[in-house]
Amino acid sequence: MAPPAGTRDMPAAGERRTFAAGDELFAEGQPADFFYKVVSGTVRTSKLLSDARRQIDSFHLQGDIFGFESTSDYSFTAEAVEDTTVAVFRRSCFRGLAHDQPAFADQLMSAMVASLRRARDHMLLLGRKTPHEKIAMFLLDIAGRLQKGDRFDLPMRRTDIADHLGLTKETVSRTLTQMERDGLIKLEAIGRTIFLSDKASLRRLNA
Amino acid sequence: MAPPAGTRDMPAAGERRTFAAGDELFAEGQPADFFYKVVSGTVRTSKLLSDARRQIDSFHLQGDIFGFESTSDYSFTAEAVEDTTVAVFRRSCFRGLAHDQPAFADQLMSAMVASLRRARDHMLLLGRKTPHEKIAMFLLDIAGRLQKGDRFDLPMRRTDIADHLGLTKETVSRTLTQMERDGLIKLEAIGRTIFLSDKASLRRLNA
DNA sequence: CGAAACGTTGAACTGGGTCAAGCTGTGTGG
DNA sequence: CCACACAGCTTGACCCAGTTCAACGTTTCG
Repeated sequence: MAPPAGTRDMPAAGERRTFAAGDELFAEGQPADFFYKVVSGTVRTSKLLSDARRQIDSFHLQGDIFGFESTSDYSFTAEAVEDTTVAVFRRSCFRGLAHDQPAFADQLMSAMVASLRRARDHMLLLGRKTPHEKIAMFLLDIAGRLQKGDRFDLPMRRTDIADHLGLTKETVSRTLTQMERDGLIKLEAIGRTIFLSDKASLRRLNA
Repeated sequence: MAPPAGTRDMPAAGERRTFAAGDELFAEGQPADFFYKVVSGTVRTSKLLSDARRQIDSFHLQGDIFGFESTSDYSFTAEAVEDTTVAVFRRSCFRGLAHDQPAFADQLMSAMVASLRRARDHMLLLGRKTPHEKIAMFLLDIAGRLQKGDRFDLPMRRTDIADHLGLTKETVSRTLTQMERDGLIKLEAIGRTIFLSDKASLRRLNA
């Protein structure tokens, strides 16, 4: 996913920046000058309503590219969920990129298509799934992307999970507790560490 | 949005196909050989769960491009909501497109970025908005895209609207009736024709 | 004209939200 | 080092918005 090395006209390619947990990478309405690739850590991208209701459309883990915009301003906010390092790319290479950097443009297109597929899956989840199905899908998704096997630390808090899945933090908590009672998972270390003890049953909670 | 006229290597560019209301353009799991642009009519793209719960991620109106995939198979289904004509493009021009057709690739990228932005808006709607807010946003969105002013025909049925907004058809119906009582809209011709009599109040139901 | 599909309305139920309290670990300052 | 404050998480009780189930009206089409 990195741009081809040694190519010309690739301004600021891969310059690194580090953010502490809670820091804002960019906010809705700001000029969309850059897009990003996660080097390490976790980023959440979200939108707010005027009364502070929030929807986190995606968590971006190591290797994920985000921040695509074609208009001048970001239409969403990005914040570091934990201490995070990202690679920054100037968006100026967006217009005309297909001409200047066809190989990189292809990669960007693939990343966008992948984002779109994930977005569609998430719309199905938000619109039509039960809390148990939402949590099961979320845990399996994160586990698959973290690549750490069946025991892993959730980088985000309950409120973030809730705002991602269209639930309240209370429902997230209750559902996790219920799943532990049912032997599907184990909660360790104040609920931040998760062990998937019955992946088959979790998978059965999906389509 | 049309591909540059007279360019070489643009296989099957813009070939037209017509579908009757209810017809399937393609189904989830089929080889993703084409992508599409709506010439006239309306297309819905959706995903199904095993028990027939359905999420319509988007309605595609005149001029909209849809059906982007980078993997081999479609991950969603597309059906004609009403009698519809589309322009068909071979997906083979996807890989390497950036090299062969940079201008068209740029347009495709813009279309994808726009789809992503719409998807994020819709996730906020699905995860965090009330039925009244959902319907208000939906009506304003459709009105804006149809470009027919404040009186227009909804191309889709109540069930489609419900499966798009994460509601039941009964709640859609009740909310529309309520909005008519409140003087926000008028329902004409069996509820298929809508007149937005108080756009300001409808807009107030958003962010 | 009849049947079937779509839309509306009503009544009752319930899942998940809301509100509130308690719990747990962590960090801070005396 | 301990006491305290605070933030995050869990748990409980209550309640209501929106679903479910059912009936009825309306339009369309064969």
